[in-house]
Amino acid sequence: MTHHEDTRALILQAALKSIAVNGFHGTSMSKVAQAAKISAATIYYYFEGKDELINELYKTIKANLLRAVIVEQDETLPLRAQLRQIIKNLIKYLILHPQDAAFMEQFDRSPYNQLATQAELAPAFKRLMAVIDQAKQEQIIKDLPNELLEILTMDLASSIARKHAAGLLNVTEALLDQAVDACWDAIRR
Amino acid sequence: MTHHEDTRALILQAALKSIAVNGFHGTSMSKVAQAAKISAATIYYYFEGKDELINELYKTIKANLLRAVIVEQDETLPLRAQLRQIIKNLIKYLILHPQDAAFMEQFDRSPYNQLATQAELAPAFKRLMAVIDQAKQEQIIKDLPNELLEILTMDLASSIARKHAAGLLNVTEALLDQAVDACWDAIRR
Amino acid sequence: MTHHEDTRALILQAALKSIAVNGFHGTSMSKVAQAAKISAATIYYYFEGKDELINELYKTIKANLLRAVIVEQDETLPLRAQLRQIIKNLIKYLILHPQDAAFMEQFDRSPYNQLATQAELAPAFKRLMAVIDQAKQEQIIKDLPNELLEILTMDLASSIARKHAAGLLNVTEALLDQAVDACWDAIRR
Amino acid sequence: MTHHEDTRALILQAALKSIAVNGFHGTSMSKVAQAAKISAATIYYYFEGKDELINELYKTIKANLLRAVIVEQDETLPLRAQLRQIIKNLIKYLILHPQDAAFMEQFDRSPYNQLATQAELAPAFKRLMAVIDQAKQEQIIKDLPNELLEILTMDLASSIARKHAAGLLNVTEALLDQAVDACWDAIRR
DNA sequence: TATGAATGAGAGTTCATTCAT
DNA sequence: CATGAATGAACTCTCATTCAT
Repeated sequence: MTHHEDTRALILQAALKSIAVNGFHGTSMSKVAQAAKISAATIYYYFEGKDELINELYKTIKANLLRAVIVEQDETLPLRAQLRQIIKNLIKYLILHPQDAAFMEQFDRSPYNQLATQAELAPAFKRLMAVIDQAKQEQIIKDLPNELLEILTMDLASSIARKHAAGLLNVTEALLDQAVDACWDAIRR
Repeated sequence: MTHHEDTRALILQAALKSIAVNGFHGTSMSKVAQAAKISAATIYYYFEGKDELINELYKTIKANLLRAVIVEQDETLPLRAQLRQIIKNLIKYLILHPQDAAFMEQFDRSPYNQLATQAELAPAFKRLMAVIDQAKQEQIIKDLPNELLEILTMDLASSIARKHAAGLLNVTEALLDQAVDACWDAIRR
Repeated sequence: MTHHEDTRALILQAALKSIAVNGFHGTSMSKVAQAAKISAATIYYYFEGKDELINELYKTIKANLLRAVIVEQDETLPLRAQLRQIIKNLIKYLILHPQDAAFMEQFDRSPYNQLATQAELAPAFKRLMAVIDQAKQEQIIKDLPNELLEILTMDLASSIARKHAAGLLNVTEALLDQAVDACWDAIRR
Repeated sequence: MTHHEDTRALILQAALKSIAVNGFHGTSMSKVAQAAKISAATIYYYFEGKDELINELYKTIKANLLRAVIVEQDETLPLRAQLRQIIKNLIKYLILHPQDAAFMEQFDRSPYNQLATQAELAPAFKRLMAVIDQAKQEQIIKDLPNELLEILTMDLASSIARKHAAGLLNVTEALLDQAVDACWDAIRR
């Protein structure tokens, strides 16, 4: 059982690493297998196929991200501070996990995205949404559609992490603050 | 000669259409050929291979975008108005050309991106940069690295267009203004 | 395991047969696969590609040849008799294995040859060279560069086998002796 | 007309050069055209197709060779001297024209060879054969089938030229004499 | 005489997937 | 649980050849 989980995690890890660098296209099942030091056939014991593997990977990564963003949150702080903290966590997490960022960006822009995966992320996601909805109600942030708010936070953070990983943008502590400011200015009332 | 250019354009068009929907992976040379109603071998008369085809496509699309964004600009307006106009143009163009938006987003996040394509876009790009640099000097916008400013404008616009095309965000005239406001708030002093 | 070796040998056999008749050019991987009654993809499980397949084939064939030429040799005979025996074995082997002969001739004259394959044939090759070197020292044969001696024996034998296979030269027992005589006269002191 | 002949010769020359280096397989019509600085389509004005081109090339090269071998011959010399001269000319010519040598060797061992080309070389060939037949009658050389004699002269010379061109055998003036001796010993009574 | 443009056929190769062991 | 062996389908790309101009 532990062994079982280990192997499964190993596969996901190897797939993530390869996809982040080589893309979906450049990541074959046999290369994933090689990287995980198992046989390609073994992957099919753990996953139905490449599509399922990638979708599982997405769910895992997204869940990790959401958890990390919310987990260190101080609920006693004023909403404004909480929201800035969330944005900051988001950027920091993606910079610390560039493979996750690269994977998610590719996934969101690929045909894989069209498969209905999103729903299953509910638990952690709801927590985040609650904060946002409350902030809207309290007129702390603009009354924009959630999808647009997501762009102004999540997508922005992703792009920052991508440029940082590519060496095009050096995200120092100072720049991180500037970036959070910019994000915040975009959504605040 | 005209004939020659026609075929080339036909191929680029067919490739764009397919890539926007099916991604790089799902777009084979033979499918492009079929869509363009030519033989697959013909593509190789116009392009060295898939990589060159995709890079040429990128250059074409990016050049079109930059031209469109700048072309309708009124240089007599105050910088602030000019910048807002540019951001609005950007979003509008990408919404009107969702295939271009989808292609560019994929390209930027794929290994293709690592080939040194960027340099050749200079002409139109410089015009845009001049406006931005001046705005920074006049302290109209924040003194942020250009790469971050690009994220806060170009990447944002891309994401908006993507969500709109996916039916997740309905960009009405009113929402367009809200989005421009948000962008502008993010970068303005 | 046995199964494994069988398939590999089957592929080599099919490739040899086709190359001998149709040349490298006329021998496609799919034709080899058809002849071996396997899928073309299977070849790639055993060989990296066409080049490796051909090089492996060369090594196998050359090793077989060298072994056959030396194996039946009576080391108690005088050197002169041993050498004549070797030459005779050479011609006989190539006439009995016309596909091997055809393959080797093509290989030696093709660009494949330039890849560094030769070194690996050492073991059997050294035995042969020892005999030749000794014969040179004992002044039984001319003091010519080994490469020239190879031409006067190996290449000659190849050509004889080729013409025989093509029906241009009928190598009877009598002619075989004449050919050995001619070879021997060419190299003897 | 002159122009016509020039272009034709240019094509043959380009084809020879490429085939000698890259083999039949590695020599495409378009590469030949490029090397000749003409359009690929133009080749088809001068030759029916690749096969005819290669066969014409063979005829041209073989005719040149035969002419060169015989042309400088002193018919007043004794037969023995004439024959040695012919062998020497053969080797020298092939060493001076390594592309011709490489081409002929490949041709003779390829499926192209099976097309009935040989007959057309008659004129120069007959002269050579006359000398050989007379030498056989006068019991100066062994009474071997002409095909075997060809091996012992032409094929040998080819192999020497090939190894020389490959840098495996350095044919100095001295070695040339040794090679002629060996050849001669092989065929003389 | 020469060629730009086009193509059907087929090359080598990779892939996701299967299944007996 | 794990895998060696196998494969059909599809991929990128090249080739010899054609033909209107």
